[in-house]
Formats: sequence, structure tokens, C-alpha cells
Amino acid sequence: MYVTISTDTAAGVHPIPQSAGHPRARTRIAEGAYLFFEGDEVDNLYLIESGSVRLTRVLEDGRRQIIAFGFPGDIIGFPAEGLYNTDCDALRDAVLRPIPRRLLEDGSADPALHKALMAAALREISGMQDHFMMLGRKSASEKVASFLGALSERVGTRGAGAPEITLPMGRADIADFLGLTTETVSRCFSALRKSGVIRLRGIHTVEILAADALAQRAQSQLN
Amino acid sequence: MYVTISTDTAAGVHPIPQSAGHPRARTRIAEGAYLFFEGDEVDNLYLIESGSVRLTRVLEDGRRQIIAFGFPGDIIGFPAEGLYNTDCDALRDAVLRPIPRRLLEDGSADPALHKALMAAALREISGMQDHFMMLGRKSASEKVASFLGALSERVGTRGAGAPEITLPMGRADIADFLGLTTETVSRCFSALRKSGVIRLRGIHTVEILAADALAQRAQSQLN
DNA sequence: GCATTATGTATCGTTTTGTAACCGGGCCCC
DNA sequence: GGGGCCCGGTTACAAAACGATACATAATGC
Repeated sequence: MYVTISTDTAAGVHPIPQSAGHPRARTRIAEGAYLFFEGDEVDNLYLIESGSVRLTRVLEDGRRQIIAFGFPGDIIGFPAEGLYNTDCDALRDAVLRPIPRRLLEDGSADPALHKALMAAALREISGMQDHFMMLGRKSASEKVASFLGALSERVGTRGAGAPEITLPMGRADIADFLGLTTETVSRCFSALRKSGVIRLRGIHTVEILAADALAQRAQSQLN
Repeated sequence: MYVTISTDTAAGVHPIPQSAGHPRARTRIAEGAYLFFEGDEVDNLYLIESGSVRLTRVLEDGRRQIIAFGFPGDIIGFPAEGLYNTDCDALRDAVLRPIPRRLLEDGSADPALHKALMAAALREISGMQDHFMMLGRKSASEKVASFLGALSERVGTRGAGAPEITLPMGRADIADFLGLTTETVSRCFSALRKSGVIRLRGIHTVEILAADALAQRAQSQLN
């Protein structure tokens, strides 16, 4: 997941067909467990069916960048020269459907599968392009507002009252995804809370009290 | 082009087969001319055969992000919901081979073409992931050093002396690609010049005098 | 040759980061 | 069951990095 406001429900349009590997095969990873590591050879891509994951890269000096968060409907594990380009671990217990890599690269496989995988790759590219604008041009408060808005759309729930998000990731993860520090993320949350845009229920649940104000602070409108 | 040090020569491994549209069809765009605009319906993707282009997005308030530079071997114009997601104009006169979009999405087209296009999409994703680390975690000087290093590898030439790059883009473009301001880019260039890492010949030609020092300043090594 | 645009440089202001302290919750051990 | 420790989050203050502003110089296009 990158930060877009226009995100469609992932994978809805091009469902992964049954030919994508054994149709009953599932991989389960417990919260905190690793699914794959950067540099490992790609055996499978994975369609996330439930739970959430993060894709991570780290520089030699420990600087970390969250490349993406993955939620149900996302396909993860796109190969770079046949290798995984990031680490992947579960933020919450996850169930994933493996898609053998050879099906990705075998030109004679099921055409519907090819179509679905190409659509997934195109969605990935599109979302990443959006994320560049955020990382390159937005201020800290714009970034956090964008992030919360997109997350609300993607995985938010609407209970009896305001829409809300239960964050599977901590402030440090959000910071490393947005190119900020943990403290700055916390400061932005506090500012949004003080101005009545959000309410925090514990650390992990955010209620969106004023979605319009949040969108305005996200400066998400492109010309 | 994003900023990676490990970039392979684009498209070399999976050449675009003859089935990718009319094999003799070529689109020519003059320097400064637009190839497509954000929001237009995608008729074709394009393989750049010569010249260079930039992909651009702009926020309502004028803040601009260069999403990518394109050089020979790059495929550009990946659709987002059937539409172009960026503007594209030529930095230098360019010759491009059009690849009809329907071939991308038609699951029954030539398998070799599918393989080539999927490989191109995967390369794009990989490069973009690298670019996230740069935008999100590197300092201004690291960014500029990374950029020059990658550009040197990708389109640099080695004459009688030091390897050199003839930049098709100005400082403002570099800035908008790296998430910096023009002035900051200029300062970084000056700092590299003063420390003997590069020499500038006019504004557009950069000689790399100390490639090791440049790589060190790029902090490009991943663990 | 002139006007316009791009680039380089200095100075100051703003934003974010860095550092430190504090708080609360969860977990583990006695 | 309680105490201690650890971890994540919040907040205040100081410092650093970069952006904003201003101006001078160089390059480009007509």
C-alpha cells in the first residue's frame, strides 16, 4: 500500500485465477515472523488474504525505509532479477496465497493469470508513482494526513460513529514509510488531535472526526 | 530511470519482440515537445530508442515531482486504470517505438511479448523501490552523489580521460527528482567540485574525477 | 545584441531532527 | 500478585539541514 486517495479495492477487478498455483495452498505467518528476506531467491509471489505485512529495506548504517505496507488484496514479492528486493514480515498474523514465480515469467501460462499479474504490477507502479510525490514534495503534516486518509479508505472501518483505523504498525514504521522520524510522526498526530481532526483511542486506534479537514491537510489534490 | 547503482542495461535481457506493434513504427518527439499528458487514455506504451524524456507530476499549488527520467532501453507509459499517470516530454529529441496498450492487457498475445513487458514492469518496480530509500532516507549530498553515480553508469561516457556525463536535464529537474530545491542541488554540485570529486565543463557536462569518493558520498551500499 | 531564463552564492528563516526526560502498558520473574 | 524492566509514545528544548529570499553572473534563444 502506498499513499493514494484514489486507490481502488486491490485485486477486485482482476481476481487471481485458480491456475495461480495450487488453489488450496496457503501460507500462514505469525505476527512478527518473516516471510522472506532481501536477496533470497523468489519462489513465490503472495496474495495477501488476511492480516498485514510490511516490506522493509535497511542501509548499512541502520537507516530503514518501509517500502510498502501490505493488506488483503495486495500482491507482494515481485522479483528483482529473480530475487526479493526487500524483507517482509507480518505486522499481524497473515494468511497468504502463494503464486509460483515461474507462472509469472512463463509466457505460456494461463492468459487470465497473466492478465491478473500484469494488472497487479501496473497497480503497484501507479501507487509507487503517487508515493514519490509524497516523499519528495510534501511536508511532514501533509504526509501524515495523507497517510491516515489513505489508510482510512483502504482498511478503515465505520462503526456507530466516526470512521476509524486500527493501525497494525507503530509510529516508527509510519515514520520510516513517510521519510520522517518517530518524534515528528508523534508530533503530527498530536497536532491533528489538538485541532479536533482525529481522536486517539489508545495508541493504535484513530477516529477520523473531520475527514474533510484531514483531506485538506493532506494536500492530496493533483491538478 | 531511478537511482540505483546495480542497474542493468535496460531491456537487454528481454528484448521487445517484433510482435509488439508494427515493427517499423516510430514516434519522434522534438526536444521540449510533449508525448502524452496525465489523465489521457493510454494508446501506447513506448520503448525509448534514442534521446531522453522526463515523467512529471504537479500538485495544484505548483509543486512538481519528476517521477522518472527515461533513456534508451526504458519503457514508459505504463497505464494506471488505462490512463497515463504522468506528463511526458522530451529533454532531447527522442525516437520511440510504440507498443499498443491492448497488447499489454490482452492475455492471448505473443508469449514472448508478455514476458518482455512483465520483465519491464518488474524492472520498473525494482528501480522505484530503490528510489524510495533515496527520497525517504538520504541527505541532500547523498542524493546528489547517488544520482550522479547512477547516471554515470547508465548514460555516462568515457572519453580520453575521466568518465563523464552530459546532463540532458537542468538543475531544477534534478531537484524535483530528488525532492530538493534547485539551490540545494547547486550547492551539492559546488561542494563536490570543491572537494575534487567532479569537474564541471559548462553547466551540462560533469566529469567524475574520483568515482570511489562519489560512491562513498552516495552511501549506496545496502546491507 | 538584448531579453529572458538558468545557475551560483550568500544570508536568514523555517522545518525537521536530535537529545533527553517522562509516562504508561505489557511482560517476566520471584 | 507485585515489582522491576523494557519498549513505545509523547513532549520540550536545542541543533542541524534545507528551504526561502535576494542578488549577481552565465547561458540561451530570438
